[in-house]
Amino acid sequence: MAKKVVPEEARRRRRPTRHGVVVTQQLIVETALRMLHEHGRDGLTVRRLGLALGADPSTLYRYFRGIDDLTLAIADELIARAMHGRRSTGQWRTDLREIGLRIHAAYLAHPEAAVLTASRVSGRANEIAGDETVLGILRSTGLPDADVVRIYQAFVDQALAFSALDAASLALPEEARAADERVWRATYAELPARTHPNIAALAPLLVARMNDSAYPTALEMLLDSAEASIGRARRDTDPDHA
Amino acid sequence: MAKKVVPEEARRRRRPTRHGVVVTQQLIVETALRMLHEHGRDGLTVRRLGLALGADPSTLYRYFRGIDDLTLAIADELIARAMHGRRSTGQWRTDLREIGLRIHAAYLAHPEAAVLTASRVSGRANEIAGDETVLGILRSTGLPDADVVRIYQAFVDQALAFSALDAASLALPEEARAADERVWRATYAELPARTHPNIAALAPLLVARMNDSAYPTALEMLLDSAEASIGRARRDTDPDHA
DNA sequence: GAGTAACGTCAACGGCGTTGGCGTAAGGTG
DNA sequence: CACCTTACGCCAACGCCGTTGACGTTACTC
Repeated sequence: MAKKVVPEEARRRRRPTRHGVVVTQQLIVETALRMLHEHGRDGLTVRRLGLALGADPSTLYRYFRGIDDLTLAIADELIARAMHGRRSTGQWRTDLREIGLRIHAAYLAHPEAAVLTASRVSGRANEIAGDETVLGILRSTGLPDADVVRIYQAFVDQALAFSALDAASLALPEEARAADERVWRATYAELPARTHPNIAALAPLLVARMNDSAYPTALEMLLDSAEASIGRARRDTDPDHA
Repeated sequence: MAKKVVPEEARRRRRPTRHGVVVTQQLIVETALRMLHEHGRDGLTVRRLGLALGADPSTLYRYFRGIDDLTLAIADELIARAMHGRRSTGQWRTDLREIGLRIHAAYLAHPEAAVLTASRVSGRANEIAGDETVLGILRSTGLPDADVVRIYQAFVDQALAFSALDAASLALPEEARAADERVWRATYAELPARTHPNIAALAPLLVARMNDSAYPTALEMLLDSAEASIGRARRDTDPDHA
């Protein structure tokens, strides 16, 4: 059977399935995203995908080498959605902030897919374009190359890491998520001050924040540190700047 | 069959299996960690676990309610190992740095297990103790409560987020990991300066760093920002501090 | 209109997590 | 030491899963 998948642009025939659907890679990716939403993180199976497409499960293997290949295609789609429509303001801090928050938002819009893909390297066009953009923004600040690369890596990995972590919480099965939240709330609200004085003292603040992502805070702290580095770099090369 | 699992401390009989092994929860957890190491992230299966234990696969269900219950037990074990043996120096920045790096190291020591567990909330003793410790360190700096909670959340979530992200890369099946690395190296080494000037200019630096975790950098940047906040707080309450 | 091969379908394989039933032997009790 | 209870290990089975080889139809090319 399919030793090799025919590339999308080389396809000549589009025979409809017995249910009348004309299959494409894009249709499969979109259907997979919808199934992940509807059935949870373990809800994407080849058999169910075939059912949702109105096609035999083995049809998938005419379009992707396997589940892993489909996963990478989904990752590419998420990155594309994250970067779509972005505009530059020319201010490095504003632009980096927006890119970080856009990545985070795009992944959280599809948490089950984000869990599957956040740690993968697609190496495709959208990913590379994003890296080029971030590097360009950082270079425009006048930072030395070594600092540019250091901060770039921290920025990108921080965005992906928080996206994956926050997505994982959202993607838990509802019962598990509710149980986790119950445990968390009970834990922090009821620990006695005698054994856990710090948690007890801050419990109201902790509980109030527990459903908010820490990413905006962590991102701003990273940008604080970058700004300090940029200030140092400018003083080094331009002493009049004071 | 087993509607309910007998708690470990209530067990009365310890009948050896036909291969002479006496099963315990701890033995199962340790065996599961070993299997994850040996067979990769998908290598932990009930049937293989039974084989490794010298017991029938269904024996697992005498000790755990299912695979998910075993997963939480593994999570608990990882947290215990992360915090074991830590000592305080009394210097907030040194202590927070060590805690962050310890969590990261403990998870990366068992990347396949880390992937399964990093996003779960155990609510058990070791997790709570760690939170209490971090809050105590931040409160000792004199920061206002709101800043303590804000920075605490960013610190803890960043440690877990990077641990999960870095673990996921390490835990990829060898072929996928090699493919990802090949893609990455080829991408950054061979992009023409005409279309991607920033990547082309920094390619050697990028490739040199690509196998290193960005977590130490991101952690230090977070601590930079925290230190600036602490300095501001002290100037506000103690103007002589200058 | 004939030939070719792309592609949808079918059936099957070996795995998986999980469960109900059963026998056995370990432990408490006298 | 003998009995009884029942925890616990084992077996067989169920319904899933991803993947593959063979096959026939049908959309294209010429």
